[in-house]
Amino acid sequence: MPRRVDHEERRRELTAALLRIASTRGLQAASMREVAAEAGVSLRLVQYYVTDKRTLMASGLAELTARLDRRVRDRAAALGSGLPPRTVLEVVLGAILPTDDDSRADQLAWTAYYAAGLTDPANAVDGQYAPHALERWLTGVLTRAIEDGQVSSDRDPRIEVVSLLALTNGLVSSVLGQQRTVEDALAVVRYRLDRLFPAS
Amino acid sequence: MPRRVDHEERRRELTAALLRIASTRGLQAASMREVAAEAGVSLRLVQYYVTDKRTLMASGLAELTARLDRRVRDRAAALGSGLPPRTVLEVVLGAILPTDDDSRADQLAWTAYYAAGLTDPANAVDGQYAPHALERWLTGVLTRAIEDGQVSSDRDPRIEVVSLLALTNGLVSSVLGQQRTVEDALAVVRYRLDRLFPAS
DNA sequence: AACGTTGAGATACAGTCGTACCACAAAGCT
DNA sequence: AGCTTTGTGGTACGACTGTATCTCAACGTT
Repeated sequence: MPRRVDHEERRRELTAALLRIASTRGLQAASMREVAAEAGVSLRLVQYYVTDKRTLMASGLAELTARLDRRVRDRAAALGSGLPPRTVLEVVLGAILPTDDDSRADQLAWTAYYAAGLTDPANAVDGQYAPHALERWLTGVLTRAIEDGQVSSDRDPRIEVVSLLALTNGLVSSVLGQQRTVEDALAVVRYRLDRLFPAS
Repeated sequence: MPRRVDHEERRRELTAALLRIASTRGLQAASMREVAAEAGVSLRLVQYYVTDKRTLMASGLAELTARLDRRVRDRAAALGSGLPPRTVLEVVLGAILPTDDDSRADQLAWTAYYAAGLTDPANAVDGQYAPHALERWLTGVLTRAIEDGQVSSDRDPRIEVVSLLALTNGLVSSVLGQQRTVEDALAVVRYRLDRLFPAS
């Protein structure tokens, strides 16, 4: 039945299957055959559309960073512009935390990739997912909040942002490991923001 | 040459070999044969002294938590008792960060175990390494600091400690991923502590 | 109508994995 | 002295891995 087929679409399905396995059973379990079974196709087709395992893994990582980036971007865009810095920070950091099943699955897969990249330079995660862009954006937001007098001027916006991102990262870990609920994690973030933005 | 041999000692050597592999090439690469080669013995001996791979992995995790715990405990004990809460926090949090090659290797192995445990319930890390004990201890320290007036009474010691530990955890990740130096990470921790303990 | 390209199935191959098994030498015990 | 335990080597087995190959049906082009 060789109807003409959209290779890009096929690859996306296979990548999604890979990430589904990675988030549930780990990257370890993500063999070519398992990906084929998860996608409901033959092993041969995985080879055909994806050629290598390396390229499959690479597109899995690319898809993952795109998803995480999109989640933050969408959440921020949905709230329009011109909202108070404190709200921006809360929304953005909240978008990183694994709140629903999808984001939790993605964060699990991300953690697997991250750990793999620490020892195997092959599929290394360059930085955090777009860390520089996010970091610089939030630093700008916080800097403006200081200039507006909403935040004490003896705060270092750069270090505050780094600190908030690292905190959120740590909270993500503990939520994934089920030592904490997402609600508790969000409460910690809000607590930090409350101290950063004193009641006017 | 069947001289009588210390099984416990042998197991410790094999466990060390496992962790050496895990921290350099990842848990993925830690096969029985690789552990044997790293320890300079035959595959058969690894089987003999360690029987299973599961038990080898388990003792690797146990050794790792023991090391990390010991690092914190030693560092704290080396400073004697009766020192200011701010110093206690700085020393303990600093002991978690990967400062030298050994602690960096251990944290790398720990991350590998942690990631593996998220998807594979077999070798799951129960909590953080002794998270409850450490958390409760530091909370007590901070509570006393509040009672002494060194820390503002509108701070929640529980959440402050959770926040500091999650922050440190996030910093460890970024240091391992070489997005930050240990010095930068330590500076962030000190910055946070400076705000928690205002200049007297 | 003929043919080359594309999509798909099945299977083969070489390697690695954890584990099991067989053999045997050195030591301790009686 | 003889036998049982303990330590060690080598190797085999079945399962799984990524990749390569051989085959063929259905379509588009000429």
